[in-house]
Amino acid sequence: MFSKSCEYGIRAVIYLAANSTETKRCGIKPIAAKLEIPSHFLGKILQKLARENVIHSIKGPNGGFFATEEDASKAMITVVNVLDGPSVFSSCAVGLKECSDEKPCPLHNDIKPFRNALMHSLSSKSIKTFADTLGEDGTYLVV
Amino acid sequence: MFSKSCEYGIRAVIYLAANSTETKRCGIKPIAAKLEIPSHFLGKILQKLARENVIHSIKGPNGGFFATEEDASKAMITVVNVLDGPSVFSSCAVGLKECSDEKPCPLHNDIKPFRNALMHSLSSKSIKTFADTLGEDGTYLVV
DNA sequence: CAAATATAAGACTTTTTTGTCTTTAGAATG
DNA sequence: CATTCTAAAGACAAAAAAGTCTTATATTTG
Repeated sequence: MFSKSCEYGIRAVIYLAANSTETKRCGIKPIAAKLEIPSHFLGKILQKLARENVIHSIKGPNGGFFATEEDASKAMITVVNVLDGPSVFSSCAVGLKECSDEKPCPLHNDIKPFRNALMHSLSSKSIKTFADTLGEDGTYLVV
Repeated sequence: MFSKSCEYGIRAVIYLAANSTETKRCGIKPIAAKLEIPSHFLGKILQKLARENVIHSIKGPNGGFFATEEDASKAMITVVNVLDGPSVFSSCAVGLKECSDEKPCPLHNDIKPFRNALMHSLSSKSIKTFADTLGEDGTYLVV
């Protein structure tokens, strides 16, 4: 479904929404350790999200990554779009270049509603919404 | 969603259901040319499906791959299970090892119903069903 | 300003997936 | 039985994805 980068990114962003604020930042190493993600790899993912203004970061002592209120209120699909691109939800399931309602591939009508529904769900729910479902101890995100 | 192998396999199997019989076999090269798939790569995919008895093949002159009536009546999910494995529909969307109704990842409840619906659709519809939706000229499978 | 801290960035390696090529083996036909 | 046709199989190559490592850059603090 999603690439590893995207899986990691989604989890990390939810983590940031639950555990960081503009003044309380999270370093890569603690996040990576908690979520069991290779730290340098996660670094790149968060850097990309920061460049695209989905989250924020500050260098130096007491620096780190964080999600502002505004960041956390963004739709989860934003993260997917940055990391895997919008084609996850639109490209043909069997790889045809041309596949549409007018000229559908054999699976089109079976897959389209599923993908549309998921896309809608991730478009309507914010990152914060997902963070709010986490257990007290931050379970539901790890292992 | 699916791997390239699986995409190719699905298209080829539908093609065989529409264009082959026990006595009218299709060589790899014609199939690959029609569907615009690398022929040797497609060969391996069809060989795997034949080993798993999803389709059949015969060597020698006038040989080739084909789908019997029985083959074509199999559920489309069979092809996916052979080529990508059943985990496509069950593995956690954000990569957690443990993710279930009891201990769901944050996206679990959003993704599960749609994946189940898709899985059910591919389980209940036969390869032949998909083949029957093809245009006269075999469009809807190519490019 | 100097030292320490933490992200930014890019080179590099490994693994997986995808694709190619060559050889082998089985079946039909003259 | 020899030839020819076609799948089967495995070695090999290329590309993409995933992961690692090193150096640079910005920021805070003494």
